[in-house]
Amino acid sequence: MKIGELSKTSGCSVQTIRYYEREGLLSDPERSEGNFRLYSDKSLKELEFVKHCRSLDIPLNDIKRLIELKNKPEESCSSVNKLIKQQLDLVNKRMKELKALKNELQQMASTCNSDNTIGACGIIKSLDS
Amino acid sequence: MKIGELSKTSGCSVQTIRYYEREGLLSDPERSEGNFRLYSDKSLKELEFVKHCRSLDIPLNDIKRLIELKNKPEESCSSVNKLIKQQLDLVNKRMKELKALKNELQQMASTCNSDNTIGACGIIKSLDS
DNA sequence: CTTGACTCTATAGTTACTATAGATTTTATA
DNA sequence: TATAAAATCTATAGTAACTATAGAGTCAAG
Ligand SMILES: [Zn+2]
Ligand SMILES: [Zn+2]
Ligand SMILES: [Zn+2]
Ligand SMILES: [Zn+2]
Repeated sequence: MKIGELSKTSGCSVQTIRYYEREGLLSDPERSEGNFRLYSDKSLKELEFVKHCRSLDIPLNDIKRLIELKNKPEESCSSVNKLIKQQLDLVNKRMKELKALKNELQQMASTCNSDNTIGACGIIKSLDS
Repeated sequence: MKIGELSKTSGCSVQTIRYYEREGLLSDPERSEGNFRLYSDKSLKELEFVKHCRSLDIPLNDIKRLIELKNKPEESCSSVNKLIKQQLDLVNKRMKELKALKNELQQMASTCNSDNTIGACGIIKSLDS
């Protein structure tokens, strides 16, 4: 299949597919006589692996490492474990941050009933302190 | 005070201060004879307003709008309200996403005890499906 | 044989910074 | 006072993960 079809099947934009290829996350596809990229089902699986990782917010560099590891089935998977745990730590950290943000935003929102003037707005007052 | 002192007092890096100025979030400071930026306490307050907004993850463009609004104390604050509520929605949305990520990452992590080979690693298997 | 859809590469834009390079100014030391 | 070190200046490039062009080439249908 050509890139447009892979794009539709995968739900990944054409530019993103080409971008992933440039970044070395997808193996270089065959080319047609007219230089069009030609993909197989294997290509689709590669792309879906990347998408799955991205859906977990794993950075492209780490995905690259995961792909390399995937190709060495005999090695220990401890680095895979470590990577996922780091990602989990990061997610937990960000969740904590967001909770704090949420609290402050909610409290701020509650200080204003929206029919004030800006001079009397509790939100602006909070932000100013 | 010069930019270095403002940087220390505010906890904002020198480059970031200059960047905020370029982006129109801080008013242009006075200049010394030798063209060094000279700041007042008012400048510090401006910068702290920006920092407070940034700590709530409000994008620079929205902060710019908030500053403009702040300078029109007689107008209605409904747009301020709207902006904060949008930010709150965004935070809530992101929190939901992160919860889902966390769940999947945790489940994945639980499928591997870290002393597998990659070929037998539950994490890689999950990512592959 | 031309139109339109698709694809190609290369390049620039996005966000909020951070990090240089190379020049100039100021401050501290000898 | 001479000089060295620290601070500042502008301009430019890099970061992450895309997205969006521009301009040219390819391919299928009418
Ligand atoms: Zn999944
Ligand atoms: Zn208000
Ligand atoms: Zn606050
Ligand atoms: Zn494992």
